[in-house]
Amino acid sequence: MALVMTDGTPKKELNRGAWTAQEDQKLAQIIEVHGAKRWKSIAATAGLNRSGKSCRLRWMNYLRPNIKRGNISDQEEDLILRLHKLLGNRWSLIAGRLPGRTDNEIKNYWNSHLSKKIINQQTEEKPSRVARTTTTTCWSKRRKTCDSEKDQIQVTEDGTSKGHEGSVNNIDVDELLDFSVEGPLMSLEWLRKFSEFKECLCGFS
DNA sequence: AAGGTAGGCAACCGCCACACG
DNA sequence: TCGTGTGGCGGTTGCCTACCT
Repeated sequence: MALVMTDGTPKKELNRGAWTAQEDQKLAQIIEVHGAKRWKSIAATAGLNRSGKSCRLRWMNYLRPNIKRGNISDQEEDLILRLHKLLGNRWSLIAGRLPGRTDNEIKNYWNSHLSKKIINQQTEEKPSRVARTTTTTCWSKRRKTCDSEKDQIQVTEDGTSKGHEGSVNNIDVDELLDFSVEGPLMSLEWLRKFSEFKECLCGFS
């Protein structure tokens, strides 16, 4: 039975599935003119019978300039492993530290390659060690909540926590977690700072 | 050569937060 | 203040391909 709108007109079925080269071209052209915003109107303007969400996803994961595809280097893999250990399944944050990589690609890479690696490693290690690696999952489940929580928690050097004024152990939290600027690959210095910060939050719970 | 299976990846789904009227 | 629309995110699905029997 065909779907109809409230005024009785038939509801147009949206295109689904793989994108064609023509659709890609149309989308890229429209974004070049209007910018990557208002995805619903982009879809309409381009004459693409796609949802705004679908257009956004295609652009972000495939058409965007400077996207690197495939061939994840050992350095990048190591970084993903480290960041996942720290951040959990916060793929967008992890991707933010890997220029040219998308959250979807990293997520897929994790699920198809790295998760197996981890499982193999864990089966060779003691169970207690396995448990320790899962402590960061609290960061991934409800990202917004966690993000706001990070602004509320301050841990002092004597181990007590109190209302937070933007720093933990002299670490500027906002700066530390600002992934808006694409920089070079994650520096060891950043990792060190983040580990310190995370220990403050998790070490006293 | 044909059928079955597993892996990889693109795309979709559902939920949540935020902006705006 | 509330309702609605939109964007962003992580989880999941399903298709395609390579490999195995």
